[in-house]
Amino acid sequence: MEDVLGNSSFLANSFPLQSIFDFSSEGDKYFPLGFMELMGSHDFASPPLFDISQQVPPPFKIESPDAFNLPATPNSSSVSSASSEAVNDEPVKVDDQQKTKKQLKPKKTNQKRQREPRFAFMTKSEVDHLEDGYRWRKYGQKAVKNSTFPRSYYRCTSTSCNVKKRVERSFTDPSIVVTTYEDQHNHPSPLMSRPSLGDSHLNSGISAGAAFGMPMQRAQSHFYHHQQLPLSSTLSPLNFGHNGSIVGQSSFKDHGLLQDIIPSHMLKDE
DNA sequence: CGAATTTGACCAGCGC
DNA sequence: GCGCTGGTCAAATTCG
Repeated sequence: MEDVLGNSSFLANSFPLQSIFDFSSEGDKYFPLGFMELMGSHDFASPPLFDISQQVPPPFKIESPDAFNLPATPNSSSVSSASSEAVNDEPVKVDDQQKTKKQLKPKKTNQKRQREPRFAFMTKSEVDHLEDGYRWRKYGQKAVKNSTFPRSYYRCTSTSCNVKKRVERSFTDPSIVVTTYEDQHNHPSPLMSRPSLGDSHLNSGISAGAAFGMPMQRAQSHFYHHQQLPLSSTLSPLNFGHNGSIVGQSSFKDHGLLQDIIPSHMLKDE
């Protein structure tokens, strides 16, 4: 198993990157939606929120495959990526699914699993479940192949919202949490609706995180060292260090996870 | 007591 | 066709 570390061919094959980002096809269908649209946060995000301490830069919108080869803005220490599959017109309604399954266990027979638009974040954090402004209910946990850490499955607790997310730790760097969001929220963040959270900067931080659906840590854990890492080609050693941290670079070079996530052809462009 | 989490079982997709 | 793996369900348990 050790020999696979740093072996790009293994990484490319073993990590389901394509299933997460789907960079590889469909021409100009790349990311037809902006980040906030995809995260369902269109109604409550405002540009000033992007300023929060440079930890949560504006979402970058990828409009073409070439975008991956462009240098990121110097402030990009945290970027998201989206799959191009936001065009599932009619995702199967979870409610219907659950209804049919409640009868017994002849389940999942009448519909195929459909892939949803997904975003993945890497966050350097000591806590698994990062606060992102929404409330989540854990509905499963699975041991993952090639990882000693289990993957947790969460679902948005809002009844009409079927956003899901997966949380797992990088097995090469346990301090990094990989959070994958699936689908988009159709409701405001419950945390944002709270009129006062005390510190205004704190409040804005949570708001921004909620707006993007990005994992944020709660007030009481703000002292934890954490940093979000982009899961896109804009992750380059050039993009790190502006805030004194080279977490991204370190994991990029020394560990396999980001290489897992970044298609190999991107790495070649380095 | 209701909500959230845990966990074993089940199912579907995929590769061989 | 079979086995492996990821994803989900749902009963049991824990928590607030």
